[in-house]
Amino acid sequence: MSPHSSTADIDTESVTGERSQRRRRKDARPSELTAAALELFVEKGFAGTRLDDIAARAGVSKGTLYLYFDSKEALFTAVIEEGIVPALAAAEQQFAGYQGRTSDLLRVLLLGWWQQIGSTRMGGVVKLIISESHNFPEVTQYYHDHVIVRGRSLLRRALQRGLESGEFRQMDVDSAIDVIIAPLLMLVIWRYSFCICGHDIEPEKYLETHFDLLIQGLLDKGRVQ
Amino acid sequence: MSPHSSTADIDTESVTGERSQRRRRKDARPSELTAAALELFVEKGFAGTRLDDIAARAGVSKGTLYLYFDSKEALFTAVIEEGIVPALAAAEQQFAGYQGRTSDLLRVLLLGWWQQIGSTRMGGVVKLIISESHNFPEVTQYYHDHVIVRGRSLLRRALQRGLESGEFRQMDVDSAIDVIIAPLLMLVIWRYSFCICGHDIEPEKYLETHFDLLIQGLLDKGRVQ
Amino acid sequence: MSPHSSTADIDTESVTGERSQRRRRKDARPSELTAAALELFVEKGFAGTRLDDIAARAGVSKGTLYLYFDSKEALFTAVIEEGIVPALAAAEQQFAGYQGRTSDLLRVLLLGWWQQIGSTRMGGVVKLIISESHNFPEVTQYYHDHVIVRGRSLLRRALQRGLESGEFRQMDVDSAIDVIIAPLLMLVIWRYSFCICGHDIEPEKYLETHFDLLIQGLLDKGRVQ
Amino acid sequence: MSPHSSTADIDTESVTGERSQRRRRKDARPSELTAAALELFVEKGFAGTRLDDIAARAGVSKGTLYLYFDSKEALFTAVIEEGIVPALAAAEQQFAGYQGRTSDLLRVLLLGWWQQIGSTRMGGVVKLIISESHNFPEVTQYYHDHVIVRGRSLLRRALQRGLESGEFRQMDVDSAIDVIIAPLLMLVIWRYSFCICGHDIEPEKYLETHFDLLIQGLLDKGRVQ
DNA sequence: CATGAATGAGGTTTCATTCAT
DNA sequence: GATGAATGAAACCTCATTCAT
Repeated sequence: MSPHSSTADIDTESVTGERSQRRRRKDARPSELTAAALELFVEKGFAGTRLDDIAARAGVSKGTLYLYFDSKEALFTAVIEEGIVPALAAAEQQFAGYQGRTSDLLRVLLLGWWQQIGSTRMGGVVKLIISESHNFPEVTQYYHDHVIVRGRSLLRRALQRGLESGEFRQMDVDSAIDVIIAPLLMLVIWRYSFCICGHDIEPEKYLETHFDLLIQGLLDKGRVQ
Repeated sequence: MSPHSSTADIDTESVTGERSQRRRRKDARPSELTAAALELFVEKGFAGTRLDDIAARAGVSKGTLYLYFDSKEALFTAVIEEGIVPALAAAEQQFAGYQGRTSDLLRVLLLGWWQQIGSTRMGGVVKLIISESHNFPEVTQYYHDHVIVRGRSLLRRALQRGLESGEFRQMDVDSAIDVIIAPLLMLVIWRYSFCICGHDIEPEKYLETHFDLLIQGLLDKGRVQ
Repeated sequence: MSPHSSTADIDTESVTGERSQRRRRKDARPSELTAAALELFVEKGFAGTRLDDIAARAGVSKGTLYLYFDSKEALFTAVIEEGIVPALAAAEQQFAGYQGRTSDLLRVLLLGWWQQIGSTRMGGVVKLIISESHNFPEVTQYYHDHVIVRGRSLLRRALQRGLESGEFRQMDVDSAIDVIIAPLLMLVIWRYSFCICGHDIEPEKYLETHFDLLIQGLLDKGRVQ
Repeated sequence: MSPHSSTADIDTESVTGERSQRRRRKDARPSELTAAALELFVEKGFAGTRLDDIAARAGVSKGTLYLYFDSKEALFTAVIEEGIVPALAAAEQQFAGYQGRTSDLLRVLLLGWWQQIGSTRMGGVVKLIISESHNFPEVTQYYHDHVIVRGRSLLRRALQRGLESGEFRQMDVDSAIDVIIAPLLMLVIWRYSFCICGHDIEPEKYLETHFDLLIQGLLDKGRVQ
């Protein structure tokens, strides 16, 4: 049995910690495999990626993949899970115990998301989920429940903080959340899809404009700032 | 030509309406096939879609596909092109000769895009291009040059109109364009990808919020409105 | 590199003889496959031969063919090339350093061709080339340039040797070459095509008659033998 | 039922003669079809030839072929039969009632074969039979029995005529027949197979050399000519 | 642990054959 | 008679999966 044979058993290995010598190598190897797999899945899609290519990019033989993953699907699942776990932790910690104006918090959240998620390997997971949602409904559901819901919940708390403090004017919070997130997700999609057309976006300037427009749109102009 | 050959020509071709039934079918076939193909490509991706399924959904046999398209790839290309041509026309005509405030124009453009493109079959093309960009670089380039560039150009003219009239405050126009477009594209992606999670978006409310935030963010507050 | 990684390298690669069984199989496979393919191509023609049949005759699965040959066409090419290379060597060596009467040399060449080429697996290549010449013009050209031209050149030297020594009477050498070769090629064709009709030829008697008629036809009767 | 649905019913239509008006067109058409089919079968082989191509070359639609032939195989059979019938008649009549030296008769037969069979459309049939013999054993058998056997019988009578008159020396008649025929058959094969290599043969010179060598080889030198 | 040769189910593609017009 | 759109069986080819080494 490979360590990634099931979708459910996340967070289990991080606790074990012992069985160092023998186990370390076995644990270390899969991340090289999932890393190679992620790149290719993002590039060519799940069905369009051959295990030969993944093995080649990871520098192992095709058979080796089956030492760690029961099937191509299990590898896909592992790729997503590996990209989700740190994303969860990273996103949550930025909000906790923030002091200062909500507009600044929003800025921290947006820019932080880019630096810690969007621009990293995990950005590819976003595109992957979008592309393969219908082929892997459980995985999509999992991603939705554990990443999207929690991310939206985080943003909702931020917006409500601004509303309660009187910084922000009234709005439809649920819609606003999606509208605020959209440019973030599109940024990674943009970079993974249209990069080949020569039309590339400068993330910092793009995010700054997004933030600027957003804050001006959210602020309650009737108040004295 | 034999002078007696006339008998052969009488009742075979002259009655033009005769083969109309068949003809109508043959003319309609390609778009029936691309329609079925688009749905499945969007749902399962290019590599994940079987020609059997496309044929079955279109109600024809597998071999019939090859009467109209040389290969699966040619079918893909046709699907995209068929979705692009009307998109081009639709996008351009909304801007021409608009009178009134630029903020209203912007609203017309955003909502109009949804009604005429995003919510229609062509919305699927957006997701398809995003998913398959690396597998079909030429198609992606084509889409970029003919749809994205022209759509951005349209939006640029709108923003500059607002800047010149003094309605809008200063901004980085290029970034703003992408930021404005992002929620539109994400709306279709959202509907094609996460609809299966029970989390669906109400397009009108979403777009209204987008527009509202955007206008507040763009307006020059220093001016008397 | 970890200083403890040495254990991993001990008993995996160093014992060179270990994978000999497998290796021997892999090395032998291509010629096993081409041998099976040749038989069937000769029998049924290129288009009429199914890869399943070739695989079955070679005792492997269909997929295995593609481990060694990129396509059916590549397999065909390999079949021909494999039959040509030894033919080249065999043909050339029969002439080199022959002492004695030219008529005897001619006899050696004709009978030798049959024993070393015509009656062997390479005889099938002749029929194959003839049948598929228009479908594989490059292969045909290759065969022409490397086998036919050299074979004719060999025969030309033999005839000229006879002319110079005064053994043979005057003739149109170029035509004579083709006339001499024809019964050889027809012999293999005969055996591959009309063997099924019950009408089979005895090669030795046939060749002896060919040689006999030929020598009598070539000799200069005016001379004292 | 098409007139060519069975292999056995040859020579039946030539006797009918009536039913002129209606029937004439129906009878005339197939020869255009078989002519087109012969060319392509010779060029690409039976399995390698598509009915579309035959129809296109004959200038009719694909469905029309099925008005005259039950299947692709029936068309193949008809092609051969059409090429055989006149070949039989032509070959036989050259021998009947010939006066003069047997060597001259032989020359007439060889050159006549080329002019009336080898160089005509029927030459292609030879190559076709050779290529497809295993795929169509009955057709091959038919060709063997009706053409080869009769042709060999003709040649046998010629050789025996020469032996009885004392013109020719002793030989193994059966082998000689095949050796004499071989250059003829190879001539057509040569022209159908290696014509694409730029190496073409001049039939007249080739046949002249064949005849010359042959006669010298056959003649009884001990006799006074 | 790791390999990579071998497999065979399943995909794309072709094409002989049919049949409504 | 003639057509050519439609079919589906069967071909070529791919690739996830297995297993002897």
